[in-house]
Amino acid sequence: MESTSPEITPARPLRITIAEAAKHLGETVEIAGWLYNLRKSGKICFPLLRDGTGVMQCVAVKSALPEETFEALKGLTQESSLIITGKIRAEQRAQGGFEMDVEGAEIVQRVPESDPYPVSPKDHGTDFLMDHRHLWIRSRRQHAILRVRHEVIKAVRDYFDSHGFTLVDTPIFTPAACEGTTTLFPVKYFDDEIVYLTQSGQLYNEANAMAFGKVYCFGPTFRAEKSKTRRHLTEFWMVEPEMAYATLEDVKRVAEELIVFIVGRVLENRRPELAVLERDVSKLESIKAPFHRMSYDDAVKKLTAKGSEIQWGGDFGGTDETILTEDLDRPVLVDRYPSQVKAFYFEPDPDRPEVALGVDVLAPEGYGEIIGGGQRIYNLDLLLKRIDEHGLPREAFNWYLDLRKYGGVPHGGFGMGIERCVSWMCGLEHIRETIAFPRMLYRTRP
RNA sequence: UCCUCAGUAGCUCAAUGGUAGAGCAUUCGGCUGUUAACCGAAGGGUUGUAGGUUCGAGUCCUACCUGAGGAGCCA
Repeated sequence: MESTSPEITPARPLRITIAEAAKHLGETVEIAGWLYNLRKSGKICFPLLRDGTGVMQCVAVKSALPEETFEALKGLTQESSLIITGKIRAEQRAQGGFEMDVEGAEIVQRVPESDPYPVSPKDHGTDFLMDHRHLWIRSRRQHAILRVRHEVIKAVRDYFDSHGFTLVDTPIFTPAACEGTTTLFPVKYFDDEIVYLTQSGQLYNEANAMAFGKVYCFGPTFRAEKSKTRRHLTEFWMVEPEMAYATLEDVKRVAEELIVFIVGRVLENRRPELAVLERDVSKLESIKAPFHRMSYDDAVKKLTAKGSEIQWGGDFGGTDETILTEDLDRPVLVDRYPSQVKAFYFEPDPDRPEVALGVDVLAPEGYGEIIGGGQRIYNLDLLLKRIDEHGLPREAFNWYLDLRKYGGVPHGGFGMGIERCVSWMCGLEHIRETIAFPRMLYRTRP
């Protein structure tokens, strides 16, 4: 047993977070944070303290505090940083159900009134908020969204980690187009070489799957398309599982299981955040297996019947995806697309060589494609033929072709866009709110 | 890249071609239970930029800049 000398350090109250308040009822503790808002009347004021885990309404009474402490709190400006000491009490009138009776306060940095915090609790426009994104993420709604994002990512990792997958990440710098279908960001690599930011880890994932059986990679992905819609970012995060000896049906089953698992976790752990976002949770509660399943052929028939201009052989547009899912209560798996609209490495259907063993998962409520994947070609001669047909240089794919020379097996996987998934979970109008610092066609700052 | 819409106080928005306005924020004053608190007062403007039409332009015309929504393309 250690002894402490009695003459030093008056006991400092225990530092807690607002999320832990319920465990400290009746105790005097301290909370370190920022002033979220302040309501005051002559001899009493209510500082709302934010600490990243929640918001705590504090009560400062003039008669119970030293004059300078009360005056300092009463004159505090929005987002000033401070540490408040006080006693936690259950209180029906306060949001969150708890309140802190202030016994002392230490102002860490006071925001000057000559240059007040710009993001007030009132309404703001998109441009202003995006310019102040570094501050906007402090607000309640943005906070809720980013915590749902955290939950989605954690669920994704937990799902794969507990189903025999090994995380093997793939490079960000890549020597050439992975797929030849999308536009890449070139990067100068030292003096003479140009490399590109990855648009998909998939080709490397196939090598990893031949080494580990079941793998996934999870990282940022870059697309240089000049897309300007509510569903697009130029930098986004994608999780890509890849499985050796997997068929299209295996890929569909894992995609379905993953989504059900993610929705379950969000509903289990992020109800308060969904409430802040005013999300209709019944829309998420109905997400259960089995999902709807539809062939590309049937999807085209359904679209044509509903007035779409689509022809067999074309890819779906944004409105087509909305039409396909608007009357559904859960996602739909659309498979067997024409080979011509898919990347070169998709395995053709043995019964109908003109269609590929690929599948897209379309989320309900108009959120569109959140997963794309399928079964890959493993026959060397067919893969060479497809590389030639797509006008791609064989020599760039030597290592990739090795995977078919040395123990090629049927295999498959998919990619899921994290931000589109989060956008759907949260019921957002625009994908830009699902990532702390979005990168878009005309926005790279802050 | 194309189409549509919008730029007025720090922020959100008003203003028939005829004196530039409100709410919030900021400052000062009041209030011991406030919930985007409230009440009273004050300061705050080269109406995105450059031209043009007009006796007179925030308002009409032209070009440009910036942003938003959508299309194509994509997860």
